[in-house]
Parts: sequence; C-alpha cells; structure tokens
Amino acid sequence: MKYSEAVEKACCILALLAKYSGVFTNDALHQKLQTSPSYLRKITRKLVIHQLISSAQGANGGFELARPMSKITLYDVVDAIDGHQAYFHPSGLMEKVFPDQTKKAQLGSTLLLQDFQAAQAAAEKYLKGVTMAQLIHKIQGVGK
Amino acid sequence: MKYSEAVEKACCILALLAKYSGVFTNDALHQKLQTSPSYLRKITRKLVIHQLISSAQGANGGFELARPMSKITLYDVVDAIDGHQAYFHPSGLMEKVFPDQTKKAQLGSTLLLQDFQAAQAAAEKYLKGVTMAQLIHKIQGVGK
DNA sequence: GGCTCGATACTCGGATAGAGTCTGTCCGAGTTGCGTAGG
DNA sequence: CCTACGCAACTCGGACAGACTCTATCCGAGTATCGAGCC
Repeated sequence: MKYSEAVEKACCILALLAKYSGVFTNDALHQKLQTSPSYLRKITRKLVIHQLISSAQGANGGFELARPMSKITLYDVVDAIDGHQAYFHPSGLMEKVFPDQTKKAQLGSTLLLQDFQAAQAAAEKYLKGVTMAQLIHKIQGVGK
Repeated sequence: MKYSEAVEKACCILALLAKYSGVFTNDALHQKLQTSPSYLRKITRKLVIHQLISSAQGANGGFELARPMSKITLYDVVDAIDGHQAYFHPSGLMEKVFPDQTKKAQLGSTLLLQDFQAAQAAAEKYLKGVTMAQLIHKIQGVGK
C-alpha cells in the first residue's frame, strides 16, 4: 500500500517547470533531475494527458505548465500518475460468511467498502487541499 | 495504490470467528470461505503474529479471536496484513530541483513527505475509528 | 492403576512457483520549424 | 522575392524487457491430544 515513486518524480517535474517558468525539453528535464529520460517521458506523458502540463511538438518544442501551480493540488498529481483507483476492491467474499441471508451478505461487502472509501476520501480530501504553489512557497520561504 | 486483497480475506476470517465464536481449524475456514487453504494459512499467520487471533497447536487446535471484536479496528487488520508502511517514500529527488541551496532541497523532500504523511494519517484515523464489532453489528442489523 | 510410548491431527515456518504490476528501455511514426533551392 | 521542398529536432505512442511484489502451493518440522501397551 504505497504510492508509485513516479508521483515524487512528477512533483519534481512540476516544481522544476514552475521554478524556471519556461519550456523544458525532455532531455533538459533529464539533465536536471538525473533520471532516466525514457521513464521520464512516460511520466510527462501522463501529466500531459491529465492536462497538468502541455507539450509542444517539433523544433523549440517541450513541456510547459498547463495552468498555474496554485491550481494544481497534490491530488491532481496522484490522480494523474496513479489513475484515481479505489484503495479497496471487494470481491464479495463476505457473502460466504453470511450465506444464510443474501441481503446481509451483500451489505457486508458494501459496508466494508463504504468504510474504506471513507478512509480514502479522508486522505484525498487532504491532498486536494494542498496546492503545488503552497509547497514551493514553503520551500522557497525557508532559504530566505 | 490499493490495499492487498488479503485485507478483505482477513476481515472475513475475523467475521467468521466472531459469528460462531468458537475454534476454527484452517480447513474449516477454507470450507466456509471457499478460498485456497494454503494462502489462507499465510493470512491467519499474520493475524496470529499481530495478536488479532490466537492459535492452538495439536489435536482440537485451531484459531480463535484473541480479543473481542470491539477491540479490533479496521486499522488493526490493515496493519497486520500490510505491515503499516508509509504511503510515500521520498528519494530526495527534490534536491535536484533546488541544487543551489541544500537546506531548501532537504526541506523540499521533507515537506512533500509531511503532506503525504498527513494524508495517510487522515485515512488511518478513520480506519482506527471503525471496529469490527460495529461492522458486524451493522450487517446483522440489516437482516432483522 | 499409573506411566510411557506411539499414532494422529494440527499448526509453524520456510522454500518455491506463477501472475500481475511497476520501473525502465527502445524504436518507429508523426509534427513543427527552419534553411535552402528552384522558379 | 516568393514558394516549395527537405532536413533536423522534438514529441507521440506503443512494444518490449527486467525487477519486484502479491497471490498461491507444497512440504518438512514441531507440538499437543489421545489411546494403547507395558510395568
């Protein structure tokens, strides 16, 4: 139960784009972050699909922030990389525990799911409340 | 980013033990839940290690609830199965974004970690608030 | 009758596959910008 | 001078391989209970 390491890479990519507020080619990102360019491309592509960054093809192309960092939350990044799937996928096994009453059984799985969904919602609510801009601002503020 | 399916199985095992409030052998659990006995044993062992259930060896042995269901939360189950690891493992990549100031860089990774830890804490706080007894009670209450 | 030994049933613990996912690599296709050559 | 072509740089998109985790299986070792046999 942990987030993909690509989430951290994605945060750093966004931070980098925000810091220099310009167009970065995939190779430039690679040189800055010292990460494999091939895998970097996979991550940037996901960010492009979810419209956190925009890409320009051809010469002088590259990646750019699609919207200001104040409009990008940590949840957006996780969602783009991990694909906002449910933490818990019930298989209906609880029906086997209460085989006598189908209604009970179905609600058994459902109730279990509801609680896990609520827990997931609590975590995501927090992540939705943190913007990348806040994060960068906190980092920048320390050095001064 | 999802919990192991073993979490659901563990919940069902506990529910089964609570419903009949007796000693269940591994084979009995297998017959009730229609799950592979081999894998079931791996799950029960984790539950034994974390003292959610107790095991008795030899003849007439088996598994039993180690403490009442009102003292077992969903978090306990997740913790026993998943091993309470952190959702987010920073690799210090943020240092590459702010290479000019080491202090900034270190805090970059730290701040990111803090936010994810807070999100995780929010989810776990919820799971800690739900006891298995509440869950079973809700299921039982529906059928009546 | 009491003690001991062995058989039985069960858990314990680890070794071992198979499947699926995550991480990382590679290559061909498509697109844009620029420079150059031809009219 | 203007247009058209071709080259170069870059992204797009998917195919592919390696590593790791999750799921699942199997087997030998250890242990408690019970019963039978022996003193």
